[in-house]
Amino acid sequence: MPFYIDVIVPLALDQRFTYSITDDERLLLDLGMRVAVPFGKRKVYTSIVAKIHEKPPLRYEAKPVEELLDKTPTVTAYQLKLWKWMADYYLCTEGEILRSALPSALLIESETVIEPHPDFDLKAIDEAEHLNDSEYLILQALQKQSLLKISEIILILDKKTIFPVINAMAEKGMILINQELNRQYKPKLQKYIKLNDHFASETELPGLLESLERAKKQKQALLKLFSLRAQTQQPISAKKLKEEAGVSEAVVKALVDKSIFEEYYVKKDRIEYQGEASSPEIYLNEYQEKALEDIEKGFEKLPVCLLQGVTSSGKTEVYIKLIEKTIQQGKQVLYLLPEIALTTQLIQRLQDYFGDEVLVYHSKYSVNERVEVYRHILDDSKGKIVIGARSSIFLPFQNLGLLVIDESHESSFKQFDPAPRYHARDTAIVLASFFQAKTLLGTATPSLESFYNVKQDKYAFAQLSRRFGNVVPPKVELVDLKDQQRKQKMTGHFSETLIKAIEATLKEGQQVILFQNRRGYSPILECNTCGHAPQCPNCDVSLTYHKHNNTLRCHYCGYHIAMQTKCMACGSADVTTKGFGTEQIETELNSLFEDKVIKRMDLDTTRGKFAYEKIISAFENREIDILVGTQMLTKGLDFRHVKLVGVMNADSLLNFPDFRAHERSFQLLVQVAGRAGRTAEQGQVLIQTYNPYHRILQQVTTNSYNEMFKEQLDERRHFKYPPLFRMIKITFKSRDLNKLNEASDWLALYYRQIFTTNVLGPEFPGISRIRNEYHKNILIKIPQEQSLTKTKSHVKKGVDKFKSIAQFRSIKVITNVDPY
DNA sequence: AGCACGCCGACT
DNA sequence: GTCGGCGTGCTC
Repeated sequence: MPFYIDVIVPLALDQRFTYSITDDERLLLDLGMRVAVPFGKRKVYTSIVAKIHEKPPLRYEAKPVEELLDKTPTVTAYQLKLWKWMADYYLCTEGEILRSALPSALLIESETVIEPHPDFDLKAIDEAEHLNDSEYLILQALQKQSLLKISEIILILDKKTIFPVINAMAEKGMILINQELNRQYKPKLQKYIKLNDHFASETELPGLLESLERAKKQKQALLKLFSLRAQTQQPISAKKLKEEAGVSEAVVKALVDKSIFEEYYVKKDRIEYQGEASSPEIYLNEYQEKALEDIEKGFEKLPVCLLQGVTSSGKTEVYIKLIEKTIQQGKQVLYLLPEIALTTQLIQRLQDYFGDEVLVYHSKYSVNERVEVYRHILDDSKGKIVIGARSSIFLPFQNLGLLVIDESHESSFKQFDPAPRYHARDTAIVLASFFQAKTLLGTATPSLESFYNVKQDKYAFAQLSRRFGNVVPPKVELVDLKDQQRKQKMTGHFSETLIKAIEATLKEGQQVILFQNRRGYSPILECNTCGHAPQCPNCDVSLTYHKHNNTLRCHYCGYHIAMQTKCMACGSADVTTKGFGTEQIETELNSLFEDKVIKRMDLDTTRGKFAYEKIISAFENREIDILVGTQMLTKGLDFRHVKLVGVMNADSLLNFPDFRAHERSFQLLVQVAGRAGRTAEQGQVLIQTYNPYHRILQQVTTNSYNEMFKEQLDERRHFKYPPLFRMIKITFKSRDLNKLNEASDWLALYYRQIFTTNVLGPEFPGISRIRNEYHKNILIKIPQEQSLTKTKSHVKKGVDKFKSIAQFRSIKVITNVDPY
């Protein structure tokens, strides 16, 4: 009886594929293992065994599997179950999930390459006659470079369809077309030396030294290790030890063989844990104790608990206590954070307490480091605690006990592009349910949907309303820009009030943070004569002025041109920049406070791997007086000496065209405000605005979360938005505007016939064209009493029907469930 | 997604 | 005529 396997291939294909396996392979294979399978004419993909059976496919002959890649499963049954759930819930394919779930080093795939045919004489191409231009160019390139990728050939020939050319060349015996497997990443390891654990206590040292009396060099090496350890407190690399002790590899090797030394390997660029866990005792204050108690009581009844804790109220200590209890039970813990809040500070803190129980998983880590963490979790071999960003929900947990989702209101937990468009918080809660694990959502400013769940008794609730050490909350004040303008008290974008406050703070030797939300409010160039502003030729946006390299740039497609001194439309030299971003604030500050150190923190200044850390530590060390920045400033940083926080313009936040703009503004402003005054002195927050009577701003100054929640919820109810209605967004993209309109109208009509109501659009989004593609959206709102499953199957059916219509085939359709 | 196949317009 | 672009269909 032959055997078959159904596999998940890492592509956006909404089905599994069946391959045949031999009897021998049947014995070796198990669910969740990786196999290399041939797919299509020549490609080979890594795929995951999702089913093993004996039912031969009816309509086709199954291809045999090419190679087994695992001895034990790489993907657990829990993961397969989660993937299935995600594919159904987020209307995407299992293949798309596979692609983002496994570290790429575990997903080798083939790439088509060409190389010269061994029997073909490359040197003779200049004499060879019947060569056409394309052939000549390719062979010429092959003289220099023995392998060419498809993408390289496209560049060389400067055309899109190259397969006819290379296929013909292969037939003529000039080249070979091969599949190159992207080789598995080889980790770059550094060898470290430490004393074997047997000799941890100092009492055994004299004996140890004596035993080496006859091995002078070895004794020398041992003594050096001690002195280095005493000096640096840091791990000692084998290289360093050899150099400093003046001994050879053989000496170190001998000591390792005698089990006196122990070698261990560490990846070079890992943010590495240094030294032993110092396990400083953590004592909770009475409020933290109370919160911990409430959380645990909550967990008795419900699997999810929301912890609302104001900035610097000591949430982390509470997490640590819970984590500790969980790992004592031998269970695994996932500590989820937005990428931006995953700082060295926080990692350090957890590592100080838990030592090497802590593993870190996020995108800044190299491919092989991620594989390593993945394997550790899979084998439950090292490290019970994972601290990671969004994608760490995909790790192969064996026995998860607790999930902590910090900054759980952050919208970056939702992945927007590419598919799977999942929300890590919501998916994490589902994942937890597989293990009967508990989920703790922590935040200072809960998202409306989470708080709504509390109100509906779906989540338990706990609170920390006191700042640690009873630090008084900062004084938040609004500065009326209209008023200041009328009284001519503005200097650039600074009100007199703000300037005075900055001066006073600096005089006291304290630091200042200025917040400028650059999004949608960047400087653009505008002609004072005709009003023309240079537009991106590919996107429906104005170009943004970047001072540091004197260019005009598009934030959507990367298009850029040199800064123009004359208007491109009318030629007038009278052009000015409108709007302002962090850069302009920095410039203004430099002239306002000439003798102060002013630094900027945004996407541009934190590009490099450690650039971010550098700015942070410089600021901590008080080498910077004023720090200007974007959102980035609001997350997980604990600055001691910041007394004043200024928000340059709150209106750009409030006016953002999104139904959550108000909620987000509240969250952001409260978070920014929390940066001020973390020590005994009361901090000050100044928010500049043209609308000082705006409800949200009023609620920020009084820190009235509950009031904000109530009002916003009423609005959501009124306008049919989450959390009272669910949403599914369908986006159409095409270069052809007419086709796009026609296509989106068709599907909208289809949905209107089914749902009768709550189908919005199709509408152009705020930016209707990106990279020369027009966009249009349909929004489907789902009332609570309407079945989610049924709705989704209708939505899916609609998209499938749509795709089967020939004339719409060129239009890209994207479904986004919970698009917020 | 990646690749082949087939149709059709625009060049030598 | 043929080259190359583009739409269409299929992948076990």
